[in-house]
Amino acid sequence: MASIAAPLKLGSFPDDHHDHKKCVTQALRQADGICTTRGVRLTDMRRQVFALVWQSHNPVGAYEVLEGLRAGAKKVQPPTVYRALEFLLAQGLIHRIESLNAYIGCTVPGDAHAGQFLICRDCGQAAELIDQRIDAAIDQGAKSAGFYVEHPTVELEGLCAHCRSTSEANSHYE
Amino acid sequence: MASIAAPLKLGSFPDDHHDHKKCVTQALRQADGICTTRGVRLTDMRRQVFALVWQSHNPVGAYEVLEGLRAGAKKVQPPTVYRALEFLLAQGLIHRIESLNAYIGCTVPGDAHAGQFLICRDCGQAAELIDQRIDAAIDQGAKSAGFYVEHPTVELEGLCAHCRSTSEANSHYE
DNA sequence: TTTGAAATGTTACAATATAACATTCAAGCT
DNA sequence: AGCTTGAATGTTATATTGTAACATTTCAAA
Repeated sequence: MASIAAPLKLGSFPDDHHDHKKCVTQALRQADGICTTRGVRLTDMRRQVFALVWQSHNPVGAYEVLEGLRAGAKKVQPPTVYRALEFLLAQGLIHRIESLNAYIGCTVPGDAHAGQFLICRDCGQAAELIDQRIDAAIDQGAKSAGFYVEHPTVELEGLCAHCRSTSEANSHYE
Repeated sequence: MASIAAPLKLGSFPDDHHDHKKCVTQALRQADGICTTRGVRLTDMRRQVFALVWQSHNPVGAYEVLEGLRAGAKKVQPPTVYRALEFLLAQGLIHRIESLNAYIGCTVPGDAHAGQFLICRDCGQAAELIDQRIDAAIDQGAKSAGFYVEHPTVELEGLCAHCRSTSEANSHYE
Protein backbone atom coordinates (compact mmCIF):
# COMPACT_ATOMS: atom_id res chain seq x y z
CA MET A 1 0.00 0.00 0.00
CA ALA A 2 1.03 3.54 -0.57
CA SER A 3 2.09 4.95 2.76
CA ILE A 4 0.27 7.91 4.11
CA ALA A 5 2.61 10.85 4.34
CA ALA A 6 2.67 11.52 8.05
CA PRO A 7 5.03 14.46 7.93
CA LEU A 8 3.31 17.32 6.23
CA LYS A 9 4.85 18.70 3.11
CA LEU A 10 6.08 22.26 3.33
CA GLY A 11 3.37 24.75 2.62
CA SER A 12 0.56 22.30 2.96
CA PHE A 13 -2.23 21.99 5.44
CA PRO A 14 -3.27 18.62 6.82
CA ASP A 15 -6.05 16.94 4.89
CA ASP A 16 -8.41 14.09 5.67
CA HIS A 17 -5.67 11.55 5.19
CA HIS A 18 -3.41 13.15 7.73
CA ASP A 19 -2.34 10.75 10.45
CA HIS A 20 -1.48 13.15 13.19
CA LYS A 21 -0.35 10.54 15.67
CA LYS A 22 2.24 9.39 13.24
CA CYS A 23 3.12 12.98 12.49
CA VAL A 24 3.85 13.68 16.14
CA THR A 25 5.71 10.43 16.64
CA GLN A 26 7.98 11.28 13.79
CA ALA A 27 8.56 14.80 15.07
CA LEU A 28 9.53 13.41 18.45
CA ARG A 29 11.88 10.92 16.91
CA GLN A 30 13.54 13.63 14.86
CA ALA A 31 13.84 15.87 17.91
CA ASP A 32 15.43 13.08 19.88
CA GLY A 33 17.94 12.48 17.13
CA ILE A 34 18.83 16.13 16.78
CA CYS A 35 19.32 16.65 20.48
CA THR A 36 21.42 13.52 20.80
CA THR A 37 23.60 14.59 17.91
CA ARG A 38 24.10 18.00 19.41
CA GLY A 39 24.70 16.74 22.88
CA VAL A 40 21.86 18.73 24.38
CA ARG A 41 19.24 17.25 26.63
CA LEU A 42 15.66 16.79 25.56
CA THR A 43 14.48 16.30 29.10
CA ASP A 44 11.11 14.90 30.00
CA MET A 45 9.71 18.36 30.61
CA ARG A 46 10.98 19.64 27.28
CA ARG A 47 9.64 16.59 25.55
CA GLN A 48 6.22 17.11 27.07
CA VAL A 49 6.19 20.74 26.05
CA PHE A 50 7.30 19.78 22.58
CA ALA A 51 4.52 17.21 22.33
CA LEU A 52 1.98 19.76 23.49
CA VAL A 53 3.13 22.28 20.90
CA TRP A 54 2.79 19.51 18.36
CA GLN A 55 -0.66 18.52 19.59
CA SER A 56 -2.12 20.09 16.49
CA HIS A 57 -1.16 22.18 13.51
CA ASN A 58 -2.52 25.24 15.20
CA PRO A 59 -0.11 27.56 16.92
CA VAL A 60 -0.35 27.02 20.67
CA GLY A 61 -0.02 29.65 23.36
CA ALA A 62 2.35 29.28 26.28
CA TYR A 63 -0.52 29.16 28.72
CA GLU A 64 -2.25 26.48 26.72
CA VAL A 65 0.90 24.43 27.07
CA LEU A 66 0.84 25.20 30.77
CA GLU A 67 -2.71 23.89 31.03
CA GLY A 68 -1.72 20.81 29.12
CA LEU A 69 1.05 20.11 31.58
CA ARG A 70 -1.22 20.73 34.53
CA ALA A 71 -3.76 18.31 33.13
CA GLY A 72 -1.04 15.76 33.67
CA ALA A 73 -1.40 16.15 37.41
CA LYS A 74 1.58 18.41 37.79
CA LYS A 75 1.68 21.89 39.20
CA VAL A 76 3.85 23.68 36.78
CA GLN A 77 4.48 27.41 36.76
CA PRO A 78 4.89 29.75 33.78
CA PRO A 79 8.68 30.03 33.93
CA THR A 80 9.00 26.30 33.44
CA VAL A 81 7.01 26.47 30.25
CA TYR A 82 8.81 29.51 28.93
CA ARG A 83 12.16 27.94 29.62
CA ALA A 84 11.25 24.81 27.76
CA LEU A 85 9.91 26.87 24.87
CA GLU A 86 13.10 28.90 24.85
CA PHE A 87 15.17 25.74 24.62
CA LEU A 88 13.05 24.35 21.80
CA LEU A 89 13.27 27.64 19.93
CA ALA A 90 17.02 27.77 20.36
CA GLN A 91 17.29 24.26 18.97
CA GLY A 92 15.03 25.16 16.07
CA LEU A 93 12.53 22.49 17.04
CA ILE A 94 9.67 24.95 17.21
CA HIS A 95 8.94 28.41 15.89
CA ARG A 96 7.27 31.37 17.47
CA ILE A 97 4.43 33.04 15.61
CA GLU A 98 4.83 36.68 16.54
CA SER A 99 1.46 37.81 15.32
CA LEU A 100 -0.27 35.28 17.57
CA ASN A 101 2.05 35.10 20.55
CA ALA A 102 2.07 31.39 19.98
CA TYR A 103 4.29 28.49 19.09
CA ILE A 104 4.25 25.79 16.49
CA GLY A 105 6.34 22.74 15.74
CA CYS A 106 8.99 23.08 13.07
CA THR A 107 8.45 20.80 10.12
CA VAL A 108 12.07 21.04 9.02
CA PRO A 109 14.13 20.84 12.20
CA GLY A 110 17.85 20.45 11.93
CA ASP A 111 17.85 22.76 8.98
CA ALA A 112 18.91 26.30 9.72
CA HIS A 113 16.14 28.38 8.20
CA ALA A 114 13.87 31.29 8.76
CA GLY A 115 10.32 30.08 9.08
CA GLN A 116 7.66 31.52 6.85
CA PHE A 117 4.08 30.81 7.79
CA LEU A 118 0.69 30.59 6.18
CA ILE A 119 -1.88 31.12 8.89
CA CYS A 120 -5.53 30.46 8.18
CA ARG A 121 -7.83 32.84 9.98
CA ASP A 122 -10.70 30.44 9.62
CA CYS A 123 -9.42 27.05 10.77
CA GLY A 124 -6.53 28.52 12.73
CA GLN A 125 -4.01 26.11 11.32
CA ALA A 126 -0.59 27.23 10.20
CA ALA A 127 1.64 25.75 7.54
CA GLU A 128 5.34 26.33 7.31
CA LEU A 129 6.86 27.48 4.09
CA ILE A 130 10.45 27.78 2.97
CA ASP A 131 10.31 29.72 -0.22
CA GLN A 132 13.64 30.65 -1.71
CA ARG A 133 12.10 33.37 -3.80
CA ILE A 134 10.66 35.07 -0.76
CA ASP A 135 14.01 34.84 0.99
CA ALA A 136 15.79 36.15 -2.08
CA ALA A 137 13.39 39.03 -2.53
CA ILE A 138 13.76 39.95 1.12
CA ASP A 139 17.54 39.81 0.97
CA GLN A 140 17.58 41.95 -2.11
CA GLY A 141 15.12 44.47 -0.78
CA ALA A 142 17.05 44.78 2.44
CA LYS A 143 20.37 44.93 0.67
CA SER A 144 19.36 47.83 -1.49
CA ALA A 145 18.55 49.65 1.74
CA GLY A 146 21.95 48.74 3.12
CA PHE A 147 20.26 46.64 5.74
CA TYR A 148 21.57 43.33 7.00
CA VAL A 149 18.76 40.93 7.91
CA GLU A 150 19.46 38.57 10.77
CA HIS A 151 16.02 37.45 11.77
CA PRO A 152 13.17 37.72 9.28
CA THR A 153 9.57 37.30 10.35
CA VAL A 154 7.16 36.33 7.60
CA GLU A 155 3.65 35.51 8.71
CA LEU A 156 0.91 35.42 6.11
CA GLU A 157 -2.59 35.49 7.46
CA GLY A 158 -5.43 34.60 5.17
CA LEU A 159 -7.46 31.62 4.07
CA CYS A 160 -6.21 28.14 3.35
CA ALA A 161 -7.43 26.29 0.30
CA HIS A 162 -9.88 24.21 2.27
CA CYS A 163 -11.46 27.11 4.11
CA ARG A 164 -11.65 29.11 0.92
CA SER A 165 -13.67 26.47 -0.86
CA THR A 166 -15.97 25.38 1.94
CA SER A 167 -17.90 27.30 4.47
CA GLU A 168 -19.28 30.65 5.28
CA ALA A 169 -15.87 32.22 5.65
CA ASN A 170 -16.37 32.61 1.97
CA SER A 171 -18.73 35.53 2.07
CA HIS A 172 -16.67 37.58 -0.30
CA TYR A 173 -16.73 37.81 -4.05
CA GLU A 174 -13.73 37.00 -6.15
CA MET B 1 18.47 76.18 -1.27
CA ALA B 2 17.86 72.51 -1.73
CA SER B 3 15.17 71.53 0.69
CA ILE B 4 15.93 68.91 3.26
CA ALA B 5 13.77 65.90 2.63
CA ALA B 6 11.65 65.82 5.74
CA PRO B 7 9.62 62.76 4.84
CA LEU B 8 11.86 59.76 4.89
CA LYS B 9 12.23 57.80 1.72
CA LEU B 10 10.91 54.28 1.82
CA GLY B 11 13.44 51.84 3.16
CA SER B 12 15.71 54.48 4.56
CA PHE B 13 16.70 55.34 8.09
CA PRO B 14 16.97 58.94 9.22
CA ASP B 15 20.44 60.42 8.86
CA ASP B 16 22.09 63.47 10.35
CA HIS B 17 20.19 65.76 8.02
CA HIS B 18 16.83 64.48 9.11
CA ASP B 19 14.57 67.24 10.35
CA HIS B 20 12.22 65.29 12.51
CA LYS B 21 10.06 68.21 13.51
CA LYS B 22 9.26 68.82 9.89
CA CYS B 23 8.78 65.11 9.41
CA VAL B 24 6.12 64.99 12.12
CA THR B 25 4.45 68.16 10.96
CA GLN B 26 4.10 66.73 7.53
CA ALA B 27 2.73 63.47 8.84
CA LEU B 28 0.13 65.33 10.85
CA ARG B 29 -0.85 67.42 7.89
CA GLN B 30 -1.25 64.30 5.77
CA ALA B 31 -3.28 62.60 8.45
CA ASP B 32 -5.57 65.59 8.72
CA GLY B 33 -6.11 65.58 5.01
CA ILE B 34 -6.85 61.89 4.83
CA CYS B 35 -9.30 61.97 7.70
CA THR B 36 -11.08 64.98 6.29
CA THR B 37 -11.38 63.34 2.90
CA ARG B 38 -12.77 60.20 4.43
CA GLY B 39 -15.13 61.99 6.75
CA VAL B 40 -13.67 60.43 9.86
CA ARG B 41 -12.65 62.40 12.91
CA LEU B 42 -9.05 62.86 13.89
CA THR B 43 -9.97 64.01 17.37
CA ASP B 44 -7.57 65.71 19.71
CA MET B 45 -6.91 62.47 21.56
CA ARG B 46 -6.21 60.60 18.33
CA ARG B 47 -3.99 63.40 17.14
CA GLN B 48 -2.00 63.31 20.34
CA VAL B 49 -1.58 59.56 20.13
CA PHE B 50 -0.57 59.88 16.52
CA ALA B 51 2.02 62.50 17.41
CA LEU B 52 3.39 60.32 20.18
CA VAL B 53 3.73 57.37 17.85
CA TRP B 54 5.54 59.68 15.48
CA GLN B 55 7.79 61.05 18.21
CA SER B 56 10.64 59.06 16.74
CA HIS B 57 11.38 56.44 14.13
CA ASN B 58 11.44 53.77 16.78
CA PRO B 59 8.37 51.65 17.25
CA VAL B 60 6.54 52.84 20.36
CA GLY B 61 4.66 50.68 22.83
CA ALA B 62 1.10 51.41 23.86
CA TYR B 63 2.17 52.08 27.41
CA GLU B 64 4.83 54.50 26.26
CA VAL B 65 2.10 56.39 24.49
CA LEU B 66 0.09 56.24 27.69
CA GLU B 67 2.96 57.79 29.64
CA GLY B 68 3.34 60.44 27.00
CA LEU B 69 -0.30 61.38 27.38
CA ARG B 70 -0.07 61.38 31.14
CA ALA B 71 2.92 63.68 30.99
CA GLY B 72 0.49 66.16 29.50
CA ALA B 73 -1.33 66.39 32.84
CA LYS B 74 -4.11 64.04 31.89
CA LYS B 75 -5.10 60.86 33.59
CA VAL B 76 -5.66 58.55 30.70
CA GLN B 77 -6.33 54.83 30.97
CA PRO B 78 -5.15 52.02 28.70
CA PRO B 79 -8.42 51.58 26.79
CA THR B 80 -8.26 55.16 25.60
CA VAL B 81 -4.85 54.59 24.10
CA TYR B 82 -5.76 51.27 22.55
CA ARG B 83 -8.88 52.75 21.00
CA ALA B 84 -6.94 55.57 19.45
CA LEU B 85 -4.33 53.14 18.16
CA GLU B 86 -7.09 50.96 16.74
CA PHE B 87 -8.53 53.92 14.90
CA LEU B 88 -5.16 54.95 13.49
CA LEU B 89 -4.47 51.38 12.42
CA ALA B 90 -7.86 51.12 10.73
CA GLN B 91 -7.15 54.32 8.83
CA GLY B 92 -3.72 53.08 7.85
CA LEU B 93 -2.02 56.00 9.56
CA ILE B 94 0.15 53.76 11.70
CA HIS B 95 1.31 50.17 11.60
CA ARG B 96 1.71 47.61 14.31
CA ILE B 97 5.03 45.80 14.63
CA GLU B 98 4.00 42.36 15.80
CA SER B 99 7.43 41.21 16.83
CA LEU B 100 7.77 44.17 19.19
CA ASN B 101 4.20 44.73 20.33
CA ALA B 102 4.69 48.27 19.23
CA TYR B 103 3.46 50.87 16.79
CA ILE B 104 5.04 53.11 14.21
CA GLY B 105 3.85 55.86 11.93
CA CYS B 106 3.10 54.94 8.36
CA THR B 107 5.27 56.73 5.85
CA VAL B 108 2.84 56.12 3.01
CA PRO B 109 -0.62 56.73 4.44
CA GLY B 110 -3.55 56.87 2.11
CA ASP B 111 -2.03 54.10 0.09
CA ALA B 112 -3.48 50.69 0.70
CA HIS B 113 -0.45 48.56 1.33
CA ALA B 114 0.99 45.89 3.53
CA GLY B 115 3.82 47.30 5.54
CA GLN B 116 7.20 45.66 5.42
CA PHE B 117 9.71 46.70 8.03
CA LEU B 118 13.43 46.81 8.53
CA ILE B 119 14.07 46.89 12.26
CA CYS B 120 17.53 47.63 13.56
CA ARG B 121 18.35 45.70 16.70
CA ASP B 122 21.06 48.16 17.58
CA CYS B 123 19.53 51.62 17.27
CA GLY B 124 15.98 50.33 17.52
CA GLN B 125 14.76 52.34 14.58
CA ALA B 126 12.47 50.88 11.96
CA ALA B 127 12.13 51.77 8.31
CA GLU B 128 9.14 50.98 6.18
CA LEU B 129 9.59 49.23 2.91
CA ILE B 130 7.21 48.57 0.07
CA ASP B 131 8.97 46.12 -2.13
CA GLN B 132 6.98 44.78 -5.04
CA ARG B 133 9.27 41.84 -5.43
CA ILE B 134 8.72 40.74 -1.87
CA ASP B 135 4.98 41.11 -2.33
CA ALA B 136 5.11 39.22 -5.57
CA ALA B 137 7.22 36.42 -4.15
CA ILE B 138 4.85 36.10 -1.22
CA ASP B 139 1.79 36.04 -3.45
CA GLN B 140 3.36 33.41 -5.63
CA GLY B 141 4.52 31.26 -2.77
CA ALA B 142 1.13 31.40 -1.13
CA LYS B 143 -0.67 30.80 -4.37
CA SER B 144 1.21 27.64 -5.10
CA ALA B 145 0.01 26.42 -1.72
CA GLY B 146 -3.54 27.39 -2.62
CA PHE B 147 -3.46 29.98 0.10
CA TYR B 148 -5.07 33.38 -0.13
CA VAL B 149 -3.11 36.03 1.75
CA GLU B 150 -5.13 38.79 3.32
CA HIS B 151 -2.76 40.22 5.85
CA PRO B 152 0.97 39.69 5.41
CA THR B 153 3.40 40.46 8.21
CA VAL B 154 6.97 41.07 7.11
CA GLU B 155 9.34 42.25 9.81
CA LEU B 156 13.04 42.03 9.18
CA GLU B 157 15.24 42.40 12.20
CA GLY B 158 18.91 43.05 11.73
CA LEU B 159 21.34 45.90 11.46
CA CYS B 160 20.86 49.14 9.59
CA ALA B 161 23.66 50.52 7.46
CA HIS B 162 24.73 53.00 10.07
CA CYS B 163 24.88 50.54 12.93
CA ARG B 164 26.70 48.05 10.76
CA SER B 165 29.49 50.45 9.94
CA THR B 166 29.92 52.15 13.29
CA SER B 167 30.13 50.82 16.75
CA GLU B 168 30.60 47.76 18.79
CA ALA B 169 27.45 46.12 17.51
CA ASN B 170 29.85 45.04 14.87
CA SER B 171 31.60 42.33 16.83
CA HIS B 172 31.03 39.73 14.18
CA TYR B 173 33.12 38.82 11.19
CA GLU B 174 31.78 39.04 7.72
C1' DT C 1 30.55 9.73 45.64
C1' DT C 2 31.24 14.01 45.30
C1' DT C 3 30.33 18.07 43.08
C1' DG C 4 29.29 21.63 39.95
C1' DA C 5 26.62 23.11 36.27
C1' DA C 6 22.25 22.62 34.22
C1' DA C 7 17.46 22.13 34.84
C1' DT C 8 13.44 22.82 37.32
C1' DG C 9 10.66 24.66 41.28
C1' DT C 10 8.65 28.73 43.51
C1' DT C 11 7.20 33.32 44.49
C1' DA C 12 6.25 37.47 43.01
C1' DC C 13 5.49 40.75 39.66
C1' DA C 14 5.95 43.31 34.99
C1' DA C 15 4.06 44.31 30.51
C1' DT C 16 0.47 44.08 27.22
C1' DA C 17 -4.40 44.09 26.23
C1' DT C 18 -9.56 43.94 26.68
C1' DA C 19 -14.50 43.58 28.69
C1' DA C 20 -18.22 46.08 30.40
C1' DC C 21 -20.56 49.85 31.65
C1' DA C 22 -20.82 55.15 32.51
C1' DT C 23 -20.31 59.64 30.84
C1' DT C 24 -19.34 63.27 27.64
C1' DC C 25 -19.15 65.32 23.22
C1' DA C 26 -20.42 67.01 18.83
C1' DA C 27 -23.26 67.28 14.65
C1' DG C 28 -27.83 67.43 12.67
C1' DC C 29 -32.56 68.58 13.53
C1' DT C 30 -36.44 71.58 15.09
C1' DA D 1 -30.97 77.94 21.48
C1' DG D 2 -32.50 73.28 23.04
C1' DC D 3 -33.08 68.05 21.62
C1' DT D 4 -31.52 63.81 20.10
C1' DT D 5 -28.40 60.37 18.92
C1' DG D 6 -24.40 57.94 17.84
C1' DA D 7 -19.58 58.37 18.38
C1' DA D 8 -15.86 59.09 21.42
C1' DT D 9 -13.89 58.97 25.73
C1' DG D 10 -13.86 57.94 30.83
C1' DT D 11 -13.63 54.43 34.43
C1' DT D 12 -13.13 50.15 36.83
C1' DA D 13 -11.74 45.86 36.80
C1' DT D 14 -9.50 42.01 34.99
C1' DA D 15 -7.47 38.92 31.34
C1' DT D 16 -3.36 37.47 28.91
C1' DT D 17 1.46 37.08 28.12
C1' DG D 18 6.00 37.11 29.92
C1' DT D 19 10.10 37.62 33.35
C1' DA D 20 13.16 38.53 37.56
C1' DA D 21 15.14 36.50 41.37
C1' DC D 22 16.26 33.07 44.29
C1' DA D 23 15.69 27.98 46.05
C1' DT D 24 16.00 23.25 45.11
C1' DT D 25 16.80 19.19 42.50
C1' DT D 26 18.99 16.37 39.07
C1' DC D 27 22.46 14.40 36.34
C1' DA D 28 26.78 13.42 34.43
C1' DA D 29 31.70 14.01 34.73
C1' DA D 30 35.61 13.65 37.68
